[in-house]
Amino acid sequence: MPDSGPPPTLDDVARIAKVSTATVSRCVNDPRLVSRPTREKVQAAINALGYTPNFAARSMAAKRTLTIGAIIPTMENAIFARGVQAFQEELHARGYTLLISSSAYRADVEEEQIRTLVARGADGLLLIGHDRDAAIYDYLERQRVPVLAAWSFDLAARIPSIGFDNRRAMQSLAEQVIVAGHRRLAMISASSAQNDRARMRIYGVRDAMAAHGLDPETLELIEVSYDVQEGADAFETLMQRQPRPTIVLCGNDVLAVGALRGAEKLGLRVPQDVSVTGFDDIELAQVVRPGLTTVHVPHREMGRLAAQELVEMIEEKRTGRSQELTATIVNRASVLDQVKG
Amino acid sequence: MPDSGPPPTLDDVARIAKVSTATVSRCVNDPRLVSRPTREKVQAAINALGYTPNFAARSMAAKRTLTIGAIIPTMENAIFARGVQAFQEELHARGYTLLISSSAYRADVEEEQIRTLVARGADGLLLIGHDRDAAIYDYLERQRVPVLAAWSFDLAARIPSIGFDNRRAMQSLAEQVIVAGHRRLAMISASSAQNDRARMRIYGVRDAMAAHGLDPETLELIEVSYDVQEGADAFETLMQRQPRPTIVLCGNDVLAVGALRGAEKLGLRVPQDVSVTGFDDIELAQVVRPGLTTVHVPHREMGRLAAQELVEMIEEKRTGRSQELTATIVNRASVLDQVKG
DNA sequence: CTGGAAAATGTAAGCGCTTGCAAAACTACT
DNA sequence: AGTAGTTTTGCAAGCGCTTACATTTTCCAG
Repeated sequence: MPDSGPPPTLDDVARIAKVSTATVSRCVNDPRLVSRPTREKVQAAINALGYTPNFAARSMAAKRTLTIGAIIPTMENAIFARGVQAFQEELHARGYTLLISSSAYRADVEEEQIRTLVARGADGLLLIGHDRDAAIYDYLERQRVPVLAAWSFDLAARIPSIGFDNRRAMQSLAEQVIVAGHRRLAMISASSAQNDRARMRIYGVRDAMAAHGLDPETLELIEVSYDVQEGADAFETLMQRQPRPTIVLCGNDVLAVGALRGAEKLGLRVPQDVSVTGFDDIELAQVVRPGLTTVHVPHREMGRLAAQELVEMIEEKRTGRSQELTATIVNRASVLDQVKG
Repeated sequence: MPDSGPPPTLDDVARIAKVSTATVSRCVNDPRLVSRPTREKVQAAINALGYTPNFAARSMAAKRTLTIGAIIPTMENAIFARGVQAFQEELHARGYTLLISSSAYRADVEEEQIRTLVARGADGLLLIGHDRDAAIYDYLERQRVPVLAAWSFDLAARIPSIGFDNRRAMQSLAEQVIVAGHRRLAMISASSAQNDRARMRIYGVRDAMAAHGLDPETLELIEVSYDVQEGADAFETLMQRQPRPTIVLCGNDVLAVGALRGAEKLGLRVPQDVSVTGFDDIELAQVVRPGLTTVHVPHREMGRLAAQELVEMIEEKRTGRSQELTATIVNRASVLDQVKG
């Protein structure tokens, strides 16, 4: 393997192919602008040299990076993985690269990462949900970076979103369990500060209660961070309450699995002694026993649509169009119908 | 919000602060080189303008990007998530940004992504396992990009690795179940082509069989792709075999959960009727019932060490040092001890 | 004071690419 | 052959930053 020294540049290719750098550049970026014979000469030189365009130089000259940034709260569980994967696939198909970072659900970390991604010249950004400082939106506007939110849908927000109505989805689920005869509801939610998804899901439960003549104030609510064990602990606490809730609605599937483990530890049978629901319908929900009744979120579709929309915002330089997806209830075995028995 | 036009540049800052661009640059990159009063003047200008360095320009001039690329087979399940998260955290602490892409377990996709990351000027690369074309290693060598492998440990490989001995770990587990009285072993593995981790785990089982007087050829093996459902289907197939295996060793936890589901479908109790083991010890393994006996992989430590090593390789310009971590067996409820009963 | 070393700052040459503009080379008609 | 497009190619000016080297300022011992 001879030492080829520094990697070949556009100039090298131009020299070998005996054309100008401009021609080589066109050849690489838009071959239609170059005549057939020239194109072949250039291709040959490129292959001979093993030339790959230098990304930094390119984005500096072209003022775009073909890079899109996404900041997700966490990579450690499957909640965002599937959607992000689909997002990535679609971006890749359109020639963009995805830069992912995770904020560990912390607003300050998220802000820092937004700035980093912008400094790196991300052509666009995908954010999760809408809850963040106005200052960040100001910054983004000033920098003119197209931004899209996912996992939430809110026409009133400052940025367009591709997502679903967390509040309404949770309301439907809660109404279903109320109709099934449950009256003493409890809820385990992820921390709702700085998290509109979590907050809306709580509101959804209260909406359902109010709509069915239950006092929303009687909802036994515990907020915890995002973790199976936390879910289990919260569940045990809830089971102390008098009168004991007949159902525990969880803000997501991970907490719900925690609840299942909590029940197991207390020797309570699900759903005979107490019912449990989740949210998201990650793989875990159908793998666990009893299978979780939960809200199915169209993760892959959301990711794909978000990629399409964001790329269009960038390439057509237009403001984004929000799109609402529907989340549907999936009934498995973790809820007891007290009416039918 | 006044339109601030294009983002401020180093020149703008220099002009406002009434110093040269060189001074501003030093101020940003190594403030010790600048006198206190000047530094403060420059800082003030930076703040006033809201200046952020342009990444492309910087990496072009400095010939480094402070970016590290990682290509993982999949983001969709937790196998790599935890390790990568730790990797990212450690990199972040050292001032590097992580670029992640996933190859969907496809060698051609991986190769393309390696080239993309190199073209983007990644200062270093993290790859999973060692199985890939020699041509890729040649390319990487020629480009002089530091590369490190994780999730495997192999001193004979062309690149250094931070990982564990998949073969030996699986062998230990297999020996344990043989000692527990199992004689008819079956295995569900991820596809072993282009995947040294999967292949070594198979070898490990055969090693154990040979070491205990069992004919390695009698191992009932099915290779499937990586998915709960595939695991379930494979399990059902294996249960047709005569004589029926008493234990199904799975190449990873996801397949093992599939096996659990398969058993459920067939009305077989685990572990009374058939035992099941996993590999990786992802969260799923302890959440599922029965809890999976599996091999615990120190994901977070692996990610952290890999980040440290890779950064050192880059910054000290030295070749990497491999490090072997130990994977340990975690006994849960999915294996029946036929000897003790 | 002064000379000389050390510290601080400035000058300017790139880094590798894209792209507006201009020139050259074709084409298809009179 | 001449003309007016149309297509293809080349020229060269940046893009925003770092850094080797040169210059100026500061500091201190003599």
